[in-house]
Amino acid sequence: MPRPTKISTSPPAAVEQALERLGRNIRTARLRRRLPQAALAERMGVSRFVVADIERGKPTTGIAVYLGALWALGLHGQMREVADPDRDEEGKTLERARSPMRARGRQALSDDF
Amino acid sequence: MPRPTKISTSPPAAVEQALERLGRNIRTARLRRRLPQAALAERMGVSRFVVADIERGKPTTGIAVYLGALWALGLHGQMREVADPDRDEEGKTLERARSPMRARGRQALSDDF
DNA sequence: TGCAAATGTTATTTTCAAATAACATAAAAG
DNA sequence: CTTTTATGTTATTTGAAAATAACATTTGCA
Repeated sequence: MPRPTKISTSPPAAVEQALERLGRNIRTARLRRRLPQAALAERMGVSRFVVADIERGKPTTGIAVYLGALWALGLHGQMREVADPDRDEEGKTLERARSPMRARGRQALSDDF
Repeated sequence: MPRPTKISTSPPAAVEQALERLGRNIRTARLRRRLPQAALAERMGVSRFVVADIERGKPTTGIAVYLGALWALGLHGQMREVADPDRDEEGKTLERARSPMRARGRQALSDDF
């Protein structure tokens, strides 16, 4: 299999929805700030087409481009909380006593995700 | 200018740091769940090298791959809050009265970001 | 309403993201 | 310590991400 991985060409519904919402949110933030796509793109150092892609939630676009848009809008601080270990209650429970540097042993604690 | 845009090859420090933190967080969550990189990769439908890239915070990797990792770890719900219009106080202030469907007029409300 | 600007669309080209493979290193468990 | 498994590293291949350009369409504002 070459390049565009399955998760990018046909992502799970939850991922697709998350992407579309993120794109809509970025567009809303841009419009509120009265910035044309081209102006935001210039701040980011990309072409306006990339901004259009972001706002549609294009899955294969690089994460730095998305984060760059958030940064250019002053909204990147909200990424700090994502996957924060302190907030990962599920993970804290699973990590009963010790946490090795490498994973080992039975994988598959639950397949129902 | 061809493909790997400036924001991906040399992102702003804030973006680079956000990416590295996200990668570390994903690794922590994976280890807590006792999942080898290859097992997480299989859930996502990618090779193990992509998981390794994610955990290093590689900027050019597609956003769907990152979101797929969060999804496979049960952590994608935290993306809902990112750039949420309800939380964008700056944006709500700027959107004084009306919000057009397209941006127009003076761009540059502040260049100091 | 009419004009100017913003956004959408399509086609083409270039460069690299990701797969594959093979081997090296490191760490966990018995 | 030994064995097994996880992870790192390098090289090669290939398909698509993003730039560019040219034109169509739509929307905001005077």
